[in-house]
Amino acid sequence: MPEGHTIHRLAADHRDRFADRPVRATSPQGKFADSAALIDGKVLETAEAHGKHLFLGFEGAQWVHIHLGLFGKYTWGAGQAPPATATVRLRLAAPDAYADLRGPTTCALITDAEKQAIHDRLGPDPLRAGDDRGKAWQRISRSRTTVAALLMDQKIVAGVGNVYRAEVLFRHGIDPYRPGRDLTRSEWDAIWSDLVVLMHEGVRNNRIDTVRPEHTPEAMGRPPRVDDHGGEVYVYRRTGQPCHICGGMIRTAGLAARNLFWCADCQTA
DNA sequence: AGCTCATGGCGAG
DNA sequence: TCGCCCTGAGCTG
Repeated sequence: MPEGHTIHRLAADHRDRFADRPVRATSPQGKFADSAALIDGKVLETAEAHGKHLFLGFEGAQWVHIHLGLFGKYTWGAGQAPPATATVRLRLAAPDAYADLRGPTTCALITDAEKQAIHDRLGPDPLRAGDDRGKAWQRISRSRTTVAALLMDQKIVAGVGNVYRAEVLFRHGIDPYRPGRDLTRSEWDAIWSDLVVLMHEGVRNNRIDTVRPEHTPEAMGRPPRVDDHGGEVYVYRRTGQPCHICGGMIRTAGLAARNLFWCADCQTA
């Protein structure tokens, strides 16, 4: 489930369980073994997220940089950790809690300067207080690229993935193929503000819900949604099903190697 | 057992 | 734009 809300939640979970304590670090899978040995037993001082990037700060100004990619996943446990299975890239453990990381695209020990370079190439993040929506607007308003592609570009907005992209465009009635430069400033402001709210709710609930109260299954008298991604959504992975609002058929199309979902009847602006 | 697909992103051409 | 990396679930046979 790795969009930005997942990563910010993971940062908070690391702080809650491990901050200010020494943690054991191992890499049963092996690829991070040398680096794990360097931080093993060190105090975890902080954990933060920028977009889909997670940074675990250990004493001595060393950072573990984690990016889950498409497959990466954390499993958490309480108490003494059981023997790890062979795919665990990184296990962090305290006496009363442990975290297992599997399948990340990136898990690497980096310096302050390397961390800063990652921040520098990421756009503003709706989940980082004080991040400037205007920076994203500067690029969007000058681009001929479709707004759907721009929203997925982490240099422009950090943390939005395929679900939030599809859902926020639906919520604002915006045709995903509209060029960025045809967006108005007030449309962008509304999208950004909506992302701030939706993604904070995503952090809180650890899942993506985007359906307004008046369109929930209970309110609409339709059966509850059952989808393995867990949240209640308007268009994501609902290809061929009727739109919750207009009843039109949800469409899908490939865009930048990902599936795009939208309602062509509602998203005309 | 083997295929396909998934909430990502990178580098080569 | 394509191939590739990482893992696991849910099919198909």
